[in-house]
Amino acid sequence: MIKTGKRSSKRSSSAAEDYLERIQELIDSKGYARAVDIAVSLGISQASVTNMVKRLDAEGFVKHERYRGLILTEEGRAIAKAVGERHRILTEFLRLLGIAEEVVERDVEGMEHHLSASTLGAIEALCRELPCHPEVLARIKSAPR
Amino acid sequence: MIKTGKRSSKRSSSAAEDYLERIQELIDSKGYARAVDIAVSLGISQASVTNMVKRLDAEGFVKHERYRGLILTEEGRAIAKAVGERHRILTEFLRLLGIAEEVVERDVEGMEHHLSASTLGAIEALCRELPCHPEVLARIKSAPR
DNA sequence: CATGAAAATTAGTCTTGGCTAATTTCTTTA
DNA sequence: TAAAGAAATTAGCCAAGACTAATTTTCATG
Repeated sequence: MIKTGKRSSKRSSSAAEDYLERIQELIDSKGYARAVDIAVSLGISQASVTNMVKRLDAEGFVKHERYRGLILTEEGRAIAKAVGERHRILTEFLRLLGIAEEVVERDVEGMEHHLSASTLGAIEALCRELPCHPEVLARIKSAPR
Repeated sequence: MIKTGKRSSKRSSSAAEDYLERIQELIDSKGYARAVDIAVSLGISQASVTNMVKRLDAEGFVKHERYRGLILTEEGRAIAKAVGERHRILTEFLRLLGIAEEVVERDVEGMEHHLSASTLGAIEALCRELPCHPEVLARIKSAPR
């Protein structure tokens, strides 16, 4: 089950969520998140990163010092966590359905910002239940594409 | 199963796809699609519709005569059909999972432009298979949200 | 510790797809 | 058939998010 955290959250756009998720991933894996890393990781320009980081700071999702570094605020971390969790659930779901790995990535990235907690919860449940019924999974995987 | 029609299709944006789908729906239900109808149906202004229709015409998805009317081209109809089919499949899927009707609408509209044919096909298969296993559906519907 | 390369930032532009206000065209009806 | 009202269009605006080019800051290293 996934909690969406209705605490005091402001609005964050899809793009902002992508940034926050990626920043958290970078921090987890390398200990820091530089603009250049974020840019490479998201496949966009450094300049675009700088712009967005400025906005994320203004909106209270990160703390940023010019030419220095970047950390997530409490709020930013909460969003990154929720987004990461959604990502994980959807990825698991599509893999379970036998979707090719590159396609899984594309589809998850496309839809992850648009699903309600209800739908996510149901899909999560599906991920728990389906493996208990391999014959169902087999029929799905052999369905025409 | 759903065919994605790899014929000669140009690129159509999510917004363009929404317009085409809605235009086709209006034509099916009322026999014509006026700017004012499209605007109301999509919840946007008439002026925005005029702009987009101009683009859809320039890109060959509709034929439009100023102050006159609107019809879909072959190409436009193909897209509208595919989009409508995706919409139908996803709606069926979320309903099957017991998602509340208003939420179904929101979620489907959010994700429908971002799914590959593979994923759609698998979900379609799921829609066929799940009803044969009511106990699975029951467990999913009673999962925490 | 000076310097060149790497990283970050700024300035300015573009595209998408919305909006409102003003104007034009069409249609209906008195 | 002349208006009035409905529908459509134009003009001009805005915000999000991307881009490139130019500039500034930091940092590693000889």
